[in-house]
Amino acid sequence: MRFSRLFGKTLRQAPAEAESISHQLLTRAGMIAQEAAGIYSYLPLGWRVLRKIENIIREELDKAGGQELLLPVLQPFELWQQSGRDVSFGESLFTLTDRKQRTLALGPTHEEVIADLVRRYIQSYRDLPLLLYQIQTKLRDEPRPRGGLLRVREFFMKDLYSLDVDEAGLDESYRKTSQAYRNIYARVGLPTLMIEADSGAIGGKESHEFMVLTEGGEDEVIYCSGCGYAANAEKAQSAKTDTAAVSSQGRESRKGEPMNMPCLEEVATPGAQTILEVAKHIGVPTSQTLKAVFYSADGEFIFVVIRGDLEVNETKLRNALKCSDLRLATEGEVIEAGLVPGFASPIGVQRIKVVADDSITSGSSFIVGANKPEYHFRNANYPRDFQVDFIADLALARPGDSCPHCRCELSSARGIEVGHIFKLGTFISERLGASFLDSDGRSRPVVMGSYGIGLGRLLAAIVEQSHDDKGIIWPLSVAPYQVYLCPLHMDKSAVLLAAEKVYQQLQEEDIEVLFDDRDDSPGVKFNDADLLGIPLRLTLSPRTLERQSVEAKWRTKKEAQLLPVENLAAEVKKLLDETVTFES
RNA sequence: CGGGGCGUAGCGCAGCGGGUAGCGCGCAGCGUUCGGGACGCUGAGGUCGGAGGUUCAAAUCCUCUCGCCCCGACCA
Repeated sequence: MRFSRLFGKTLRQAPAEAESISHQLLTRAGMIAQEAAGIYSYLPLGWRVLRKIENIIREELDKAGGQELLLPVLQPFELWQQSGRDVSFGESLFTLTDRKQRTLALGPTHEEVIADLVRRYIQSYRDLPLLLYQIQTKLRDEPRPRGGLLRVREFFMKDLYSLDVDEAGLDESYRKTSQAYRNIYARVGLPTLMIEADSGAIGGKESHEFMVLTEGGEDEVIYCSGCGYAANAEKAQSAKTDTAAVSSQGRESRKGEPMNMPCLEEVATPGAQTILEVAKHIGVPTSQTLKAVFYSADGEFIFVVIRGDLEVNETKLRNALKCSDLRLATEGEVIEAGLVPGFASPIGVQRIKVVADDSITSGSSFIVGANKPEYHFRNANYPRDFQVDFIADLALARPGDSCPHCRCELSSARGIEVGHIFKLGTFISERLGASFLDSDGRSRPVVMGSYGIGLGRLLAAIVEQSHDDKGIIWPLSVAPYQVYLCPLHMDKSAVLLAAEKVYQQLQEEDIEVLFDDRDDSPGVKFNDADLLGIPLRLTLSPRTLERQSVEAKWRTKKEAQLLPVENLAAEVKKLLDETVTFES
């Protein structure tokens, strides 16, 4: 490709609205152009990168036994009603009405369509297992697009669906696919971490995300450098150290052993409303108190009890309650429920759903509100003094907490989710009636798995994590072109002739080359070469030609080397081949 | 949806105690330059996001509206 003919311009300054590094660099390099919030055009250079990523994904999935197909973007709304996900996707689902007044959804994902195909084409266990995938545009009306390509409304996505006869089959598909994912990330040069993820209210048992750790990421990853435990903060667990062990009062009084347990005792705590104030006023650590937090879950008032040193993880709470709408209750709602804000207590509450974090069992003789202004109780013990509807892990794991597996200290980092896989189970297949006959002639629902990679986000993640102050640094495997051919002194005809000849030769060797045939100063050309991030730059000038050579410089390196013009293409090919081997 | 910010030339910005728009980069032409964003001369390019209002007069003041960005909510 000749630079002078290339559609798209490099910009010296990024548009003001581009905040993230990838958005800035991709825009400055003329690879993408924003059309509206969360809607982008891919210009020729960006599209080349996207297609390279696409092909790598395709190769690895095919290798894993996947079969590619293409599914409709326009989907019957009834499919979404049948699965029930018209509700769970809610406003994020784009819908439209056709001329016959039929409602259609613009596919945000394709499990329903797959299940619909399965129920029509799969009758027997002999037809399974299957790995089906598609790579195509998906649409979601995101509440807030952000970060350039990182969170958009229209996006190119690979979705793979595994179809199995049972859980064991699903496990095997899951294993195969996650291995394919590792291969994909390795080939696009992206270090990723496979972490435990929240599978949501609808998802099945197990779910993992592939994260690229980088400052600009929108997710928080909690990880343990001791044992390798890593999870999304939404899902992460931490060890809740048993405070009874360190509490002088409760040393002997473990749960379920009411003997030795001191009686409930009222204590005046004037003005002390927050946990910190209460703990300070009474002179105990915050872990010796119980905190009351109130929520409204799909309209129902919920009383959450958690140890005072911990915070509620709302994702866990939402999953535990199996609700879709969850928000903190207002002070008015708390009072209406007959509670005293700041001094609320689970002791003696009636007709209110009370749920507790399991931390209330790792400790005893807590300080807790008296549900009476300016008073708290001391020596509150579960279950002696109060009951709860259920106990679950509802606590937010925080950096500095202990790892649930090895007790080392947990750390946290920001990450970009570049892949999400999960075991769907039979949720959708049951609802849509996607079943098969097993070898005993019994009808059973197909066990599904779902595995996604957002290609645009992956592309942006590569830039986020591989760039310098000059521009993008593409790994050779996904670079829009492998070689940047950069002649200087275009007015000297010898240079021009030699450059044209090299350009021809490189193309004949099937080397992807961007030929900077513009009559610009060296500074402009070098800076554009760096901005575009083409891996290998070949510079031709009167100086190099004097020595019958061409200067070769890697984008990743500072030094350059001279290559003889004679047989240059073969030499370059050798360099590139060595690098591919090295990278993979 | 809540909070904050911003819409003036392709990009970055100034002008906003009202008087009919300017700078840098980029772009076009000519010439001189040429190993890390060269220089000179000439030139093209703007419904000042949109609508309404106030005024003799609005980019500038007021009201409404649309769009974009950031934080939060949300994101099976």
